[in-house]
Amino acid sequence: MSYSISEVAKMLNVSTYTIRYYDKEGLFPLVKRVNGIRVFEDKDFPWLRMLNCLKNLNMPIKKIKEYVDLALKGDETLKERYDLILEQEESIEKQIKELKYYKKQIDFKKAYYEKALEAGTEEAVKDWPNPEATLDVDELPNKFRR
Amino acid sequence: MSYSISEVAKMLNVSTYTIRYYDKEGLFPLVKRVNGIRVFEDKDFPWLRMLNCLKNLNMPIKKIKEYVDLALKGDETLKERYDLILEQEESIEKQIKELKYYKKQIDFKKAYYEKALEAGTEEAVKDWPNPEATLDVDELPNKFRR
DNA sequence: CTAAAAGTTAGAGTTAACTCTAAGGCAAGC
DNA sequence: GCTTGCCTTAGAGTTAACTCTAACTTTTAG
Repeated sequence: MSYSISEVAKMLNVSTYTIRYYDKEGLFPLVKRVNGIRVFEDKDFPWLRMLNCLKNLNMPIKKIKEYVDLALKGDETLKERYDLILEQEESIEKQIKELKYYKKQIDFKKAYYEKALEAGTEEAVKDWPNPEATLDVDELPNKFRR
Repeated sequence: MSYSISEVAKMLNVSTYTIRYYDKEGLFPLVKRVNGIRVFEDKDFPWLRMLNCLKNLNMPIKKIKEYVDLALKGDETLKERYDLILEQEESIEKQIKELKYYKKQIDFKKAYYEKALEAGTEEAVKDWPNPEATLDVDELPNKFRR
C-alpha cells in the first residue's frame, strides 16, 4: 500500500504544510518520489510512528534530524542512538514525575474552589494551608521553594 | 520578607527578562512597587507557585492572564475558575496517559538497540515486530494508526 | 560622594515551529 | 480538451515566548 501526503497528514493529525516542512528539515530521507511527488509506503510507517512519538515527547526537530542522520550512517552509530533513546526514557520518567507533582497542586486548588463555591465566597478558604505545606518537598521538580 | 526581581527569577529558575515579560503581560497585578521597583512579598508566593505550576503544565500566558483576570473579579468568577482548574486536571491525566504510552514505544526501541548492539548489527533485529503489535491500541493517544 | 550593582522603560531582535501564498505541474473525470 | 483537485517549489508571514539593548534611575557599599 502507498499513501499520499494528505493521507499521512491526516494520520499524523497535522497539516500537509507540516509534513512538507518536516521533509524540508530532512526528517523523511527515505520516502520515495514518483514524478517528484512524495509516496509514503508501508515500510515508512515504523519511522512515522517513531517520529510521532519523539514529536509528542517534545524533541526539537533539529534533534530528531540528528537521530535520522545517525540512523542513516548505519551500524557504527548504534551506540549513539541507544544513548539518545536512554536519554529520552529518563526524560519521560522525569516528565511523569513532574506532572504527578503538579497534579497534586491542581487537586488542592480544586478542593479549594469546591469549598469556596459551597460557601459562596473565597473568604471561607482564605486561611487554607498552601499546597506546599501538605506536599513532600523532595517531590518538587523545580527550584521554586519559598 | 520581601524579594527583588532577581531573587524571584532565581527561585522560578527563569531570567529577570522573563519576570518583566510576565509582568508586562499582566501576570503580577498585585505585586507592590516602591519607587517604581517591583517588591515581591510573602503574600505573593502562593500565586507565584500557582503560576509556576500552570507554566509547567504548558498553559499559554494568555490563558494564565485570563485566570488572573477572573481571580481579580472576585467571588462572582469562582465557578469559572473552578472549571478552568477541572480542565487542567483532565489535561494532566491525559498527558500522563500519553507519556506512559510513548514510554512503551521508547522501551521497545531500547530493547531493540540492546539486541542490535549485542549482535553488532541492526540486521539482527530487522524483523522484530513493531511496537504497535505488542501494545493495546486503545492506549493510543493519537490518530496515527497504520 | 561616588562607583558599581541592580533596577526601570520602550521597543527591537531571536527562535522554533509552523502556516500560508504564488506560480506552476500533472492526472482523472466529464 | 478542459476543469478540478491534489501535488510541487521557494520563500514570505505568523505566533508565542522569550531575550536583549539603550538610555536612564535608584540603591548600596566604601
